Amino acid sequence: MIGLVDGNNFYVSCERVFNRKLLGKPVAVLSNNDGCCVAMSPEFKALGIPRGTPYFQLKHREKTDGLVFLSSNYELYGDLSRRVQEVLRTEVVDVEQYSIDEAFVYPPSWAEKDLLSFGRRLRQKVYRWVGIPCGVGFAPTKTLAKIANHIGKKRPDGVFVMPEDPTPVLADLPAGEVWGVGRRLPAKLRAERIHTALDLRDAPDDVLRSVGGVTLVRTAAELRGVSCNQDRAYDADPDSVSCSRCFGEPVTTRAGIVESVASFTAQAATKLRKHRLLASGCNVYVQVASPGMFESWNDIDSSFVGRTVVFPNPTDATNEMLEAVTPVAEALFVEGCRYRKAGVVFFGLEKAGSARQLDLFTETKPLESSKLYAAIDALNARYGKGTLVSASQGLATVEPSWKMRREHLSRRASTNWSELMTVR
DNA sequence: TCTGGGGTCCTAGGACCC
DNA sequence: TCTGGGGTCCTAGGACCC
Repeated sequence: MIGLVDGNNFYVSCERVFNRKLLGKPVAVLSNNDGCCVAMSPEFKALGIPRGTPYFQLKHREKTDGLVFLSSNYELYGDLSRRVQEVLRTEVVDVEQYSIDEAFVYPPSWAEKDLLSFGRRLRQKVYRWVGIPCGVGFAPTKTLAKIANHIGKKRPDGVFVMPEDPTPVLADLPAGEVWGVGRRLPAKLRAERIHTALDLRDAPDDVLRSVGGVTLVRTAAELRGVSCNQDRAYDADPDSVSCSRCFGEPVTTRAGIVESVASFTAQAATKLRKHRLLASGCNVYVQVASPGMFESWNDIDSSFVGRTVVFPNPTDATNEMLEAVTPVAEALFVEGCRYRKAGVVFFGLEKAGSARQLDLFTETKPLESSKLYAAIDALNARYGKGTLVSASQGLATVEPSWKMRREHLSRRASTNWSELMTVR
């Protein structure tokens, strides 16, 4: 059996650990740039506000309905996530982190006899040691465990074990709520008269294949109790690394575009070095703010402009990247345009220190900058992001106009000495 | 009218996840 | 006026190889 432990409205629960005044209130955590609601407390959901609702549409209800909004504090959530995993590992040898708030656990054989009690034990321990409420679900496959977890969250004890015959459970569940079925497939499935998870499980493979490809065939197999989920480890090296942001306000200057792209490049480079990866190239893009942007997907797609740069040699050195990326950012800027967003995507990643593919026609430089960047990364980790930056990222003394909005940020109470809780 | 068989690599687009 | 960010996998089609 596989168990899934999943933090309830994780970001909100993290905020509540250090701010008890939030308990019982309708609280939402906002996306970057204070854009829209990404995590909501049960009290907030009860008001019927859907996930993804823009903050500006709800702002006025802070006063009238007592809604509380918080900017996302990833440093806090990441640290509490790590602590939850640690607690799980004290009970289960085999813990597989799936996302910031979820982990699959493979219970020891002695626990199989009474998974309900075991699930309650896990949940209580996480709650007492870290303060995060979780739901727990057990089932033979990951897809079924996801369903069991959703049911568990609605139970008073937070735990659900999938019965040996899950048929009645699946008959009660719309197909669109199955893990791996997104928002596009349900319409296509309905055309094949597949409405519930049970219909999905019992549909013939050739129909499933034509509707949703091999991925949907696998999902159905999982519902039948056949494991065929092959996902990568949470901490595995990524295939690509990116960094992008919507601007706090539209950018209209070349310097603004160049500085922001330089800054995203530097951040992504730090991420690469953390994984000890080199990038062989990068895609630089900007998005133009156009009126009526949110009325059609086509408008959004056509508003992106980008170019690909291939580095002379695979690299993790910020200065080498900036040398290649900056001219591209300059070239992408068109006078008179208002820009909404910019970003970089690094691809062609390879492990640093592994055999390198050399270029026959250009001089290959040794990776001499690695010590310099190890020192810079260490300083920035210790004294905060932006302590030491490249000049092309802009002067730190001037608040850049493209900076993110984060007006309701809570403190980093578990990772930063200066932001600890104080006892009076 | 009629033109093999077996591959690789790359890219773009679509779908999904949290 | 104001709507996030960071990923993955699969497929089809094109270009190329012998």
